Amino acid sequence: MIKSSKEKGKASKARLLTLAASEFSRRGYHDTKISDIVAAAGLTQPAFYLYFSSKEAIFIELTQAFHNRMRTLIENSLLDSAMEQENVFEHIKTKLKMFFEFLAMEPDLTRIGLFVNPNRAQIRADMVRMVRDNLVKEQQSGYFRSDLDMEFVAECLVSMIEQLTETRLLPGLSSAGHLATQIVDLLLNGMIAE
Amino acid sequence: MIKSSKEKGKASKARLLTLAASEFSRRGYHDTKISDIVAAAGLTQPAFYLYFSSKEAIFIELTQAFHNRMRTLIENSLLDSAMEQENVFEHIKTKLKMFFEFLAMEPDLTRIGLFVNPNRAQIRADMVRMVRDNLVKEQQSGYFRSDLDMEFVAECLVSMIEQLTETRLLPGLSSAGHLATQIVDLLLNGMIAE
Amino acid sequence: MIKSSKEKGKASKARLLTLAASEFSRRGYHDTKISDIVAAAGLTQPAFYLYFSSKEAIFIELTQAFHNRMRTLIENSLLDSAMEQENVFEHIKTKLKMFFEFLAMEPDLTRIGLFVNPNRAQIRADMVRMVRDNLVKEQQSGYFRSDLDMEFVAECLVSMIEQLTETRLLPGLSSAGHLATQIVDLLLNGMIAE
Amino acid sequence: MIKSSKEKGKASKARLLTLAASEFSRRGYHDTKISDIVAAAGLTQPAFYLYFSSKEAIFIELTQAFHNRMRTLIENSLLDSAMEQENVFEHIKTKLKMFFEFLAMEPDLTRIGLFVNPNRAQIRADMVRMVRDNLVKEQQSGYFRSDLDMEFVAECLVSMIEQLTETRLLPGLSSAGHLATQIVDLLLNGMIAE
DNA sequence: GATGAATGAGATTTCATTCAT
DNA sequence: GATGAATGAAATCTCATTCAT
Repeated sequence: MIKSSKEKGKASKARLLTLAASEFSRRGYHDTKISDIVAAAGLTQPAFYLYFSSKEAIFIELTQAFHNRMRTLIENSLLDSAMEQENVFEHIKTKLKMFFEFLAMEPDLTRIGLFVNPNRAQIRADMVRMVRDNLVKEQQSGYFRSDLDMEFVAECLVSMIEQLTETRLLPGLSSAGHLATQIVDLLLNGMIAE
Repeated sequence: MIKSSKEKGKASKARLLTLAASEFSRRGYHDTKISDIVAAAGLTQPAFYLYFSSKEAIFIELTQAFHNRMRTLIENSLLDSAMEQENVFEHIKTKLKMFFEFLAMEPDLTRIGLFVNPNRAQIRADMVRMVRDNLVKEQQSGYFRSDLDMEFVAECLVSMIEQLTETRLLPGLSSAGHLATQIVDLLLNGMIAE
Repeated sequence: MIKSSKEKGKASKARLLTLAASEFSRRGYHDTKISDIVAAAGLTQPAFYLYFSSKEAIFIELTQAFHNRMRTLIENSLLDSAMEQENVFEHIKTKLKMFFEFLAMEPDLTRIGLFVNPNRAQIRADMVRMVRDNLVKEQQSGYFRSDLDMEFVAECLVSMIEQLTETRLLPGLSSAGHLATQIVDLLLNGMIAE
Repeated sequence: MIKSSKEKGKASKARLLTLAASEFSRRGYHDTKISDIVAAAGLTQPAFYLYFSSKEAIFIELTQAFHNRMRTLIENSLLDSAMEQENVFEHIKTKLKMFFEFLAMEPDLTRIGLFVNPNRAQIRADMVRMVRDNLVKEQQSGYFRSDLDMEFVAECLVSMIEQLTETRLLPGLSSAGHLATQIVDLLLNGMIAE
């Protein structure tokens, strides 16, 4: 199967993206060298510049890829109120599970977007905003205590998601479903013994 | 006020440490240049090497300073069970407040220790361990639900502390006391409306 | 005559080696700067690192080049016992002449290998060993006094070769043949008047 | 016993000279740092400059010390023709032995003067000149073959002395007397079996 | 006589990036 | 589409040497 020039180019670019993701996610931005990436891709340094204008450009492309996928997921699935569930708590748990599954799908991209990216605060702010909007709706429907500052709760929830992604989900120590269940149980019911 | 020679050296070292903390905390490790630090301190580059053996060395000195202070705080104060309170919930809130106050005292050092430091996972693990040990004790005393995995809860609590430190405490948006109150309320009582 | 890309690189590396040899041989290791070498080669500093991993690396490459050529000469020519001569004294003189001719061929390399190289003791030990082995053979054949310590004689001979190379051969004051003749006359016949 | 300031200064200078000799002789000129020397002497860097105007200055002082002692030895003892011996061969052997003894007395100074010193060629030229003058006299007295180029012989003898000093005398493998005997035997009688 | 603090000058090395083919 | 050769710009670090006391 002979590839056309165009296809070969696309394949090279894809390979560079994948391998760059792997390097960035393992070593961080500064400790990843263009020479490492192209060597892994079996290419030379000038070839890199056929596809990306700079080291920063490929990094941004990766973080934006993560960001876009996350937004798509949120818009298409998580906000899909058509998704009916027997009760609101199961509903939340399902959404959380889906989100963890998304984060587990492309670990390198996730690590880059959430941990390596120096602008990770922005992505997190996005997550916080959408989580808060969701929570506020449920709160207005009377499911949650009306005295809770949902901005605050959203920030807590997002930080938990990030932390557990780093220490449990990506290392394979806990499944998406398990984490979702644990979080929902803790946050909804609280810690106090009856 | 004339400084002795020895005092002058100590002052120079201290200035370098302070200024390095500021640079590292703002720009991160790689984007901080020795030339920036010494220029800010009114010194030349070789003077830096009178006090630190390398760029890495001063960075490590800063992260260890944070780590040591944190450990000291934990050992001297947070674990001090002599600190009697009317009830366990106030007790927890007080501890949390003290911890936030500690984090707010030296913002640069905190940012370096918690966010810039590539080994921040280790510091976090330390925090998780001590929080968990505390929680387990309270749990055994019957204050908390016995079915909770306290390792998990500790991880959640620590991630919340870190996140809120970054987004609220250090920027001055919330006080230590307010954050402590909010966290305790959320985690202990849960979100569900009665 | 257009050079291919690949040939150009090889030419650059060769130029660097030649010029480095010249600098090292004139100034010694420490007083030779990479900047001198590349300037002489019409290149910039980073180009140096395309071909050699460090300053030490190029120096070692040069000393090993000398060492290898010397070994090759010894194995291919000097030990060649097929080389028949009317008598053993002419034989020795011829070998000595060939060795001096070798040393005179690449003066810079010779100076680096014998005088600049901090490990020159090793090269000299190699020479001593092979000279001794030769002499022992002739001794066993009855040509030389049986009471001579040939290790000692070899060391003397080698030191004479080195000294005369430095003071006479390389400055062009004496020819290889003349030096060989003088040495053989002195060492074989001794100084005593009949 | 309290030392006067002057005495203390002299002692410091002497210590620096001795220790510098040791460092230079072991590591060579460039790899010896002022900081090493003063540290070994229990002093600080500025103290060094009380006694020597530069690194080069102390090195030159050491090489000149060697050179001067050598000249003194030669003038006072080796050229002392009053020193009568039963025969000229014993005479030569004795001189040689004395010279080796001189070289063995202060090994560091010897190594610096003969091997480390970049101007060692000059010292060697001095040695060659005086050896040649001696030999020419003996030659004119009829002890040596009249067809020998005594400049050449002197160069050979000096190179042998240097080599054997480095490989045998200073490492303690051969004594001054033994080396003198071996050299005289080889050079006077030659290698040819009768 | 001696010191602690500091510096001038420079060397090696690295790395993202471009040129010419 | 891809390459070998080369570079601009800079960063870390070293070391002999001096200043002020």
